[in-house]
Amino acid sequence: MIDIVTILSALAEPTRLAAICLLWDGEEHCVCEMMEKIDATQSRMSRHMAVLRVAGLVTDRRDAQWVRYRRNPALSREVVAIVDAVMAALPKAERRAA
Amino acid sequence: MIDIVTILSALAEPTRLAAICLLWDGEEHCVCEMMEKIDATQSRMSRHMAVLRVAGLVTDRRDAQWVRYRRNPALSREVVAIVDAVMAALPKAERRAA
DNA sequence: CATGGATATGCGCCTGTGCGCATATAACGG
DNA sequence: CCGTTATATGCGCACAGGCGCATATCCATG
Repeated sequence: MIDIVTILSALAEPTRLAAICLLWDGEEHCVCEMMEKIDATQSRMSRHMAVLRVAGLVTDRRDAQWVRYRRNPALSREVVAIVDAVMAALPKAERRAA
Repeated sequence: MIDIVTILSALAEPTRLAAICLLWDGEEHCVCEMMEKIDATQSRMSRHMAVLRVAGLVTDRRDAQWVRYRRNPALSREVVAIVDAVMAALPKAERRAA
C-alpha cells in the first residue's frame, strides 16, 4: 500500500501531473522543454521531476548537458492502469498539455 | 484538472485509502465500524471521511445516532476507473482491508 | 583553462495537513 | 430531563511540502 500512496502523492500535484502528461507519450523530454511547456521555473521543475523519479514513475538519462526524462518503461501493469485512468479523466486540453 | 488533483490527494493518504477500500463495495458503513477495522481514532476517522466527502468520493447519511458513509453512486465513470485501478494495484490483503 | 548553457541542490520561508485532546452536537433509551 | 453512544469540530502542535533565490555541478565549446 505504501508504494501506491507514494504514486498517488506524486500524481496529486498540478505541475507533476502536467509533467506526466507530457512524458506519457513514452518519448524523451528534457527539463528545459518541460519548463517551457508547463511554464515552471527551473528549480521547481527539477524538484518535481525528482519526486516523480523517486516514485518510480519516470527515469532519467544524462545526455551531454541535458537530462532526458522519460516514462519509466518498467512500470507494472497496475501502475500504468492507474496513470492511464487519470489521463483519461483529464479534460483534453490538459492531456495534450502543450 | 483541479478536481482530479483533489481526487488524487484524497486517495493519497493511507487511512483514507483504507476507508475507500472498505466503502468500495457500495454498501453503507458507519464511522465506528471503519474506526475499528482501520484502527483509527474517532476524530481522525471523522476528519478523513470529511475529506473524502468534500472530494466527492463518498456520501453520508444520518441514521439515528450513526452516520452511514457510502461510495458516492453519482461518481463519473472516469473517477470510478481511477479508483478501480488503484484498488487493483493494492495487494489483496489490503483490498479486503478487514 | 574560461565561459556559458542545462540541471540539481542547500537554505529559509510560508502554507498545508495530520494528529491528539478536549469539547460540542445529535440522537437514543430510560 | 439525564446519561450514554456516535459523530463532528475547535485548538494547538509538529511536520511535510512547495516555492524562490542563490549557488553548485556537469558538460560542451572555444
